[in-house]
Formats: sequence, C-alpha cells, structure tokens
Amino acid sequence: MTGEFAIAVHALVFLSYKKSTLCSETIAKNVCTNPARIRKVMAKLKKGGLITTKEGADGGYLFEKDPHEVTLKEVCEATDTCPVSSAWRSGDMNCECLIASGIADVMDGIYEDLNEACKEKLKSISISDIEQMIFKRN
Amino acid sequence: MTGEFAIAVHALVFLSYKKSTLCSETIAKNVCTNPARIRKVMAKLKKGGLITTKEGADGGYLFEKDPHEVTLKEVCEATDTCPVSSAWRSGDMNCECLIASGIADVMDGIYEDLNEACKEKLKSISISDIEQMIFKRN
DNA sequence: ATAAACTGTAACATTATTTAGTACAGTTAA
DNA sequence: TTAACTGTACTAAATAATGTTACAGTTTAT
Repeated sequence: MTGEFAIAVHALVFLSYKKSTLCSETIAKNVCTNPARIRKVMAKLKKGGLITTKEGADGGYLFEKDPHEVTLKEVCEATDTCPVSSAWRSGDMNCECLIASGIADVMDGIYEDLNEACKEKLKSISISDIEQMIFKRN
Repeated sequence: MTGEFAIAVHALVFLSYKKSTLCSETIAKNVCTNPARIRKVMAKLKKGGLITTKEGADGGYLFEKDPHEVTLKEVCEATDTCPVSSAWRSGDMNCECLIASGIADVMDGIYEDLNEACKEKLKSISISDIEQMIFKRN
C-alpha cells in the first residue's frame, strides 16, 4: 500500500476533526512529512471531489462532505492506489513454453482479483469509522 | 505483492507440469531470474512443506503433493508474503495530538484486515487452477 | 495596486527496497 | 573422489518511494 493512501486518510480525518480550512504546512506537520507531498496528495483528492480548496492568502483545504459517507474505497481510488500489485513479472512473453509465456498475465489477473477484494473491504470503512477507532483507543 | 510469491507459484506450476526433479538452474531459466534467487525461494517452500529436495549430483526440487490441494494461501504464507503492507507510517507516536499519535496503528490494523481478505481469496485458488488458466488461454 | 499567503507542479536529491550476481561450504550419487 | 547439486551469505545494481527546493499562478486583505 502506498504512503499516499495513508496520507490521504490521515489528512481527511484531521480535516474532518478540525472542521476548518487547513493549509498544507499544518497538515504536513501533523502527518509528519513535507508540505509539497501533502499538496500532491490533496490535489488528487480535489480531483476526486473529496475536498475543496481555497487558493490565495489564508487559503487551504476544506473537507465539506459527511465523514460517514466517504469511504476508504473512494480515497483509494482518488489517490490511484493499488492495494495489491507487483511490478515484477516472471517468465518471458516470447518463450515457446506456455507456462513461461503465459503465467505473468494469469498472475496479474489474480492481483486484480485481490484488489477487488480489498476495495470491497475498504468500501465498508468510512472516515468517521477511522476517527472513532482513534478516539476509542484508550 | 513481492516477486517471491510469483516465483514460488511459477516454480510450483512448472514442477507440477514437468512431474520430475528439476534443479534451480532449469527453473531459473523458465522463470527468468538467477538460480540463487530460485534457491532462496525454494528453501522457503521446503520449510513450508510444499516441496522436497534432493541434494547432491542430479538432485533438485520435487513437487509431490496434489496440485488440486495446494492453495495460493499456503504459497503466500510459506514465502512470508504480505499481500498488503506499508512500511511508511504517518504521524508521530510521541505527538500529543491523538490523531497524529494514533492513526498509524489504526491503519496497520486496516492493512491487516485487507491481508486477511486477500488470503481468503487466495485460499480458493490452487496450483492446478493456475495450470488450467494458463492452458485455457487460447 | 500590491504585498502576503496560499496551491499546483516540476525538477532534482536522497533514501529504502528489490532484484541480480558471485562465491563457497556442505551434501549426495555414481 | 569427482561432479552436480542445495543452502546461504555477501555484495552490486536497478528501481521505487520519499524528501526538498523552487517558482508560476491565484486570491485575499490592505
């Protein structure tokens, strides 16, 4: 799972909790990374319609949706996160052996199935759920 | 998903198909990697009880189980593969903010849930299934 | 108008992780 | 007793993830 997904969830929970417009630097401090990285992730969330932004002085990011309605599946998709993937492909397309030439595609299909299973699970978790999990911790 | 998982599945399918003892070099050629890497993966499969080995001259790896009975979940576990994981943790344990200090653990719990979901899926796929998928491809 | 405080994005640097390759001790079979 | 293996450690190379710097473009407040 890419770090961008964790950043996106963290930022949304933080925005939802603070209920105000926050700039990339404020979010970066809480997430523990740099503002540029936050802006990159937030730009994706904006494109995905999960947040709005206010440019100019005193601007920043605003979460106006109902945290009960926003699921981690949406966050996952907005951030182009593939829960399961593998860059490495075994075998060789041009090999005459059917196994060597065909298995990589079969494996990719399996990774895709696993992704779907993950997204199904993520669909059942909302930003509000995460908030509750955090505050119930002691 | 780590490359080791793909290598393990590929090797098992290959062994199952060839029905004979194969050495690391033969498997490496088919998988398209180097023999040392194959040996590292196969050592894990042996430890997991999925294959047997024969050392010495004319030795190698032997798959004696029923390919219908060996599932990808077992392969996943034998190779210590975590389908979903993330090394990067947002926030800071020592921060007084509950969100910053608590969200990383919550996210880890979610990754763990996703892992379980993946393994459940992998449990339904056998080595024999993979073989069939490959040979049905045209 | 214009300065200040932002976002969006590109370019580059650094660090971490994965994969590849080499080497060799230990094992077995002929 | 030699040849062909596995098991494993160590190092190198390639790739991917993260951090950093910089700056153009936008809006607000004065």
